[in-house]
Amino acid sequence: MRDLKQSRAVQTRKKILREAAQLFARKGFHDTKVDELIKAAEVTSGAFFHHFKGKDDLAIAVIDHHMEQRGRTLDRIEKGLPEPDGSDPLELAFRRLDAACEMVVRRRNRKGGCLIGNLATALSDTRPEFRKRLGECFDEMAAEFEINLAEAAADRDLDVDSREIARYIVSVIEGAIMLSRTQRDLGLVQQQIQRLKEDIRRSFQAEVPR
Amino acid sequence: MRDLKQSRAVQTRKKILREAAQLFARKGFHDTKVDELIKAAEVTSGAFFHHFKGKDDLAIAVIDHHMEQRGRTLDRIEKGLPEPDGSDPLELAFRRLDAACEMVVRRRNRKGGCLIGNLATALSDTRPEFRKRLGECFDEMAAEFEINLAEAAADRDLDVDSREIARYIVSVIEGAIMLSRTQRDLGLVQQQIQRLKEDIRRSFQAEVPR
DNA sequence: TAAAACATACCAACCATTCGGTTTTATTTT
DNA sequence: AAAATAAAACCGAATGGTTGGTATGTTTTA
Repeated sequence: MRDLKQSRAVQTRKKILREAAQLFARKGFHDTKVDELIKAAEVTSGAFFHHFKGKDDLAIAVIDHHMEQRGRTLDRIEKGLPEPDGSDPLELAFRRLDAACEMVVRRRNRKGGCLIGNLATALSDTRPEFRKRLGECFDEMAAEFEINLAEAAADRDLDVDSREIARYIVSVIEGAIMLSRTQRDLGLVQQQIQRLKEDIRRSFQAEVPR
Repeated sequence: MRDLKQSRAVQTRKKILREAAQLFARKGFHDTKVDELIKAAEVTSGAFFHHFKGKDDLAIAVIDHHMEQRGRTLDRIEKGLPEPDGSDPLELAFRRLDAACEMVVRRRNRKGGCLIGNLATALSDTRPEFRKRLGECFDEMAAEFEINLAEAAADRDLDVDSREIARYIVSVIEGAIMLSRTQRDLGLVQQQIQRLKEDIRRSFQAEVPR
C-alpha cells in the first residue's frame, strides 16, 4: 500500500510531471511553454525551478516517470484482459499488445499522441542526449514483446529475428498513433494492431524452419 | 523541359521552400525559427514576408510543394527500379514501396525525418487546419498503393480492405522512420519495409476468399 | 512607370530563467 | 513537548535574450 499522505514537495513534483506529460503528449516539447505548464499544474515558477533545473531537465524526468508509470499501467490493464487459452507464448505477446492498444486508446481520449514518440520526433536529430534516451525507451517497449516472441519461435523451431519483430511492433504502434491523430479515428489504432497480430501469426505459421 | 532560367522571385520562393522543408524535417515546426530559415535560405526577412504571410502560411506552402516534389521524385526513383517479372499488381505496389523506401533512405542521409510526419506530430492536436491537411497527405500517400492492392485482391478473389492495408503501409513507414532516427540506423527502415512486404504477400496468399 | 521584389531597421510580445525574500517542514536542543 | 534552528519548498517580480512580424524605403522587373 502506498502512503496515503505524501509530502507537499512530492505532490508538487508529481503534479508538474503529470501535467507536463499531458502537455508534451498533446503539444510536443517545443510548443509547451513553462508558463502554461506551471498554470496547468497550479504551481509557481519558483516551485518549478526549485524541482527542475530547466525545461530539458524536466523532459528527462518526465520520460523516466512516464516509463515507470507505463509499465505499471500496462501490467494492470493486462491483468484485466482474458487469459489466453493455450500456453502459446505468442498469445502472451498478443495479450501484451492488446493491453498496449487499450492504453493508447484510453490516453487518446484526452487528446495527444505518444509522449515518447512526440519527443523522439521533436528532438532526435538535434539533441543527442534525448535521442539516446528515447532510443532506450523504444528498446524497452520492444523488449516487452521480444521474450515471448523468441519463445514462440523456439517452440516452432523457427529461425526468426524476434528482436526485429519486436521493433516492428513498436513501429506499427507509433505509426498508427501518428495517423490516427490526423484522421481523428481511434479505431485506426485498434484496426492496425489487429492486422499486425494477424500478420505475425501468419509469419509464425509459415514454414521457415532452420 | 523546365525553364532554364527562372525569375528571381520564383527562385527566392523556391529556395525558402527548400530550406524550410529541410529544417522542418530535421527540427520540426516549432523549433525552426524564421530567423534561421532566412539565414539558411540566404534571403532577408523582407523577402520572406513578401512571399509568405507568416510561418503558418509558409508551412502550408511547404506541405503543398513537398507533396508535388515527392510525387515526382517517387516516379523518377521507381523508373530506375527493375521491372517486376510478372504482371501481378501486388508487385507493382511493392515496387512503389521500394521506391518510397529508397527516397526515405536518401533523405535521411541529410538527417531529419518525414516532413509530413513531423508536422503531423507537432500540430495535429492543436491546429485543426493543419491536422486536416496532413491527414489528406497521408491519404494521398496511401492512395498510391491502394489501387494496386485492390487489383491484386480482385485478381485473387480476396475480400480484403485495400484502403486499410494502404494506410497500414503508411503507418509502418512513418513508425520505422521515427524509430530509425533514435537508433541512428537506416537499415531499420529497409528491414521493416522488407518485413512489411513479406507480411502483405502472405496475407494475399492466405485463403480468405469471399 | 507601375508593380513586384527585396532590403533594413525596428518593435512588442513572449519566454525561460533568475533571484531575493517568505513560508513550510524536518531536525535538534532544551 | 515546546522552542530553536536548519533546510527544503515555495513565491512572484524582474530580466534579458529571442522571435515573429511590421513599416518604410529602395531596387528590380515587366
